[in-house]
Amino acid sequence: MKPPSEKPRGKRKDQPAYPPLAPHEVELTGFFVKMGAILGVQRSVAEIYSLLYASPKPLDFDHIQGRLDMSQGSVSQGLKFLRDHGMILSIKEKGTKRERWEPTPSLAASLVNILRSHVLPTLEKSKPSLQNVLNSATAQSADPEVIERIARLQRWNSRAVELSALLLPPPVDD
Amino acid sequence: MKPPSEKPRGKRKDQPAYPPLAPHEVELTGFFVKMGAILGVQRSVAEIYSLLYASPKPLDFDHIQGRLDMSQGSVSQGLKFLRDHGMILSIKEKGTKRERWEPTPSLAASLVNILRSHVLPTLEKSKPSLQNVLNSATAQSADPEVIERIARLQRWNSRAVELSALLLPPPVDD
DNA sequence: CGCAATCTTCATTAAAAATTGAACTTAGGC
DNA sequence: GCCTAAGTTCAATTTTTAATGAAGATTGCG
Repeated sequence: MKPPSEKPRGKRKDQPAYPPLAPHEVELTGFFVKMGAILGVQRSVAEIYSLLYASPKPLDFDHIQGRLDMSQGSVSQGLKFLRDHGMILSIKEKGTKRERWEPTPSLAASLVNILRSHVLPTLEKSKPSLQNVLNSATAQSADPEVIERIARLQRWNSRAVELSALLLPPPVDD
Repeated sequence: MKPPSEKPRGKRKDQPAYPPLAPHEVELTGFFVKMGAILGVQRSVAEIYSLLYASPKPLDFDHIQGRLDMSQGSVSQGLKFLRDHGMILSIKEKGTKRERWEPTPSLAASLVNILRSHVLPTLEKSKPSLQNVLNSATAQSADPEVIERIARLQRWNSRAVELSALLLPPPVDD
């Protein structure tokens, strides 16, 4: 008669039992999840980041999966997102196969990276679209007030693009 | 043998047939929908705003519903959101029952309103949470580096709250 | 090389969020 | 004060988004 215990996610063979999050880790995760939500970052990503953030040592794949009781797929995708946005660093000691991860020193820089990748492309891709709208409106001599509104929108968009591009540091290419 | 035409949303009785959006209106809507997505605003709300934005005259409830082929519920909720965030104004002529809506002059102010209502509360509510986490970590003498990280997070959070509260104008109470 | 261990991909499933519409409330004209 | 047009609410449904996990790719050690 097995106890109806929580089933752990599919693990690799012979994995140690990772302890569940301590209360203060749960609370910190709540913080990162909410912040992530504002930026459009998914829960699982925020959870991984939080775990690494509260960890004195870099953690490896299995450790993350174990402690968060999360699927391999989510861990893999989550680490990819965090890597791609320069939010975590790989610490690979020589002679070991497996990578271990820690948060990048500057959280601020990380946030900026996320913002850039979310906002800038949208702003940029909107430019031609707004131009089209303005052209159409002008061509069919729409109401002057409406035309002026759209023109304002366009000017505002252009300035936003320039400003963000200037303000936000360029992506690190490696 | 009725043609299998697009069924319009449930309307009130005797409603005029509202024309579908013109191509340039569709494109503008795309813009507002994408921008809205960044700010966590739902599609239907962005659609309504876009329609009003491109309209030379204020529009009433049924007109909005008709042109967007949207349910009454969505129109009502959408207008409520836009009202609550100071993004639209009611133009009610005397002797008429029905309200008509137009966008507020300053889109910038509207955006700031949305940002405040999304971001500030989250930042503020996080304060005690972060304090708890810091206390726990200190109490159980966690790794000094981790403690320092959390402290940094807390300081950063505090500054963010102050800054946004200062920068973003207070809500208009009426 | 070969072969595990490690990680990634992506079709499927599950969870979350937005939309609908019908019942209900409110407001104003008569 | 009633009656109807106007608008709101919210449980049910649809749509969208995220998480899962099994099959496939990669890596590096022996």
